[in-house]
Formats: sequence, structure tokens, C-alpha cells
Amino acid sequence: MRLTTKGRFAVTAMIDLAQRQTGGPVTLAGISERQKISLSYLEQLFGKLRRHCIVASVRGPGGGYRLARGMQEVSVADIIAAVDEPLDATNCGGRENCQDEQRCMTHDLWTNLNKRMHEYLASVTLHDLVNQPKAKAVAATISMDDRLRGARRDNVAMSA
Amino acid sequence: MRLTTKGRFAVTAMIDLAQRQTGGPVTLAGISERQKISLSYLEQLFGKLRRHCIVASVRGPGGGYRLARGMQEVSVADIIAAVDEPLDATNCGGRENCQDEQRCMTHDLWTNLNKRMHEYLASVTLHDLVNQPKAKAVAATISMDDRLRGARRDNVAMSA
DNA sequence: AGTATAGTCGACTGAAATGTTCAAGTATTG
DNA sequence: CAATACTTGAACATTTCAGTCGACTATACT
Repeated sequence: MRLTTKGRFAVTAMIDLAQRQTGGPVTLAGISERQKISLSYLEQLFGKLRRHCIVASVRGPGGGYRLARGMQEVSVADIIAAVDEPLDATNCGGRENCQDEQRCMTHDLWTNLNKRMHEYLASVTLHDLVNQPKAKAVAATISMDDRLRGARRDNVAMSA
Repeated sequence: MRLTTKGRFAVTAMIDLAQRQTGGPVTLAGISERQKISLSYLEQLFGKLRRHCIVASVRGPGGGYRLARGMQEVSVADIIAAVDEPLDATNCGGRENCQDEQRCMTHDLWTNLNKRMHEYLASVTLHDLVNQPKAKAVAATISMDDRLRGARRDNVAMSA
């Protein structure tokens, strides 16, 4: 799971789309103007999102894009995976020759961290992002952080 | 907070260093061979890590690198921030002209997610990554995942 | 003192990813 | 038919990635 500006653009555009789709299909031109992302770049991103069945297109006048599923069923991880297609090489391809014992260990440690990241992003949906007034969002973040710290402490305690 | 292969290389190298530093300074040549990362690329990465006071160097024969602080005080976020230096432009620089209400809103939503990501990575230390046998690491991951799901549900419930 | 070791620095490179722009389509509405 | 809007593809400048090279400095050992 990579995390680049490309993924950010996609997530930003999807938030805009999710917020406005009640008024029918949303045009890329509109998203482009509101979010200051080049129209052609959006076309590329939404081409990928469409091929991954995250959005659906409506052609012709009055057309645009709409979500292919409910907001609860679209996670941030889905969006990023769609535009960053080649999730590929974990430097070791998964089953490649993990030569010595040591190599395998660091490899496992890394993929484990990677997995946690993915699970976290998969747990945040468009619905979560859109349906949160500012104050509440901040409060929720803090409480989640507390839980994370708690989990980490458990982790350390277990391995000590 | 970006997450690229560059950061992975740095984290992998740091894990290798953390595991071996009890035997004195660790040479980049050794890390290069064990982790299959080009020596010159490691020099660039460790130059940044040194300038951020995450590692310290020992010159001359028998020299190499060692951690500048304890493993508990080095988080994954620290490592990634050191090598990915320009954490810069959130597309909006922070205080830039968030033109209309809408623009500000999606911007807030994104930075909030970004913040959560950072807090998560900051909560995982080198110590956590190194001192965990496989089986326990997996168990810990699962239990952490449960906590995350729980936290998210609370989140949704709060905003609904 | 001299030599081997090992980090330090800077410049430079080819390949890939980013992000943008231009151009030519096709499907749909009115 | 004309306007709208998605679709596709190519070309492009810029930046980042990852590696290479060469010259240099500091230290340990003989």
C-alpha cells in the first residue's frame, strides 16, 4: 500500500463526489473547478475508479459520475488501490528467495506493518469521512488515538 | 505523510541496524548485503537519518552506524519523515486560500485522515517491530485490528 | 608515518512516476 | 443535427527513485 499525492487527489475527488451526488451525476469539470485538480488528470483517475467498479459513469448531457456502491462500502483503501494499481513488489514478491533466516525476519516485520496500515485504511469509509462535522471528527480522532496507544502498550507488554 | 518504497528501504535498514547494534557499530556494507539495498543508496538514506539525529556514525575501521536513541524512542513515522523530507504541501499549504466553504471542508476531511495515519505510524516504534516473535506479532495485529474496528464503530455511531 | 577501513559529500545518471495538455473520438439528450 | 460529457490515447515537462562514481576525511592498526 503506497500513499502518494495521487491517492490524495483521488480521495479528495471522491469526497467531493460523495457530498454532491444527491443532485444527480457529478461532472468532472465541476470537481476540477472546486478541488483545483486538472480535468485531464481527473479523467485518468476516474477511468481507473470506474474500471474498479467504485464509480459509474452517465454519458451525455446531464451526465457525469456517481458512486457505484453506497458510501459505507467504499473504503479509503479501495480508492487508493484503484488508482495506485501496481501494489506489487514487496521487494521480495512474497514467495521469492528469502535467502537467509535474517532476510525473512525483516521481511516479515515489514509486511506485518504494511498489513496493519492496509487494515486501518480499509476501516475508514467514505461515509466516515463525509458524515462528520468538524468538532466531532476531531474528538473521534483523539479517542481513536487513545485506543491505539492502549493497543500498542498491550503489544509491548506481550512481547516483553 | 507519504508512504513509498523509499520509506520501506529506510525502515527495513533500521530494523536490520536495531537487531545487530549490540555487536558494536553496524556497517552499511553489511546492511547492503543482507537487505539487498545498494550501498550508495543506503549512504543517502543514512545521511538523512543522521542529520535528523536518528542514527549516529562512527568513523574509521570497526566503525559504522548505531542508533542515536533507544529503540523505544524511534517511531516508524520518525524514520519516514527523515528520508521523505518534504512533508510539505497539503495541496493547500495549510493556511492558503481555501476559497469557498466547500474547499475548506474537503481539505479538513483529508488532513484529518492524514493526521490519523501519522499518529498511527508514530505509535509504532522500532522496539515494537524488533521484539516480536512471529506468532505474537500476528496475534497482536489481530487484536489491534479489533480495537480499530471498535473505534470506527464508535465513530460512526457518534456522527449518526 | 603509512595503510586499510569506513563514513561523508557532491554530482551525475537512466528509469519511472507525477501531473498537465492536446487531440480525436463516442454516447446521449434535446 | 448540435451540444454535452464521458472515453481514449498520445505527448510532454517535471520530479522522484535508485543507483553509480569519484574525491575526500577521520580513525585504527601496524
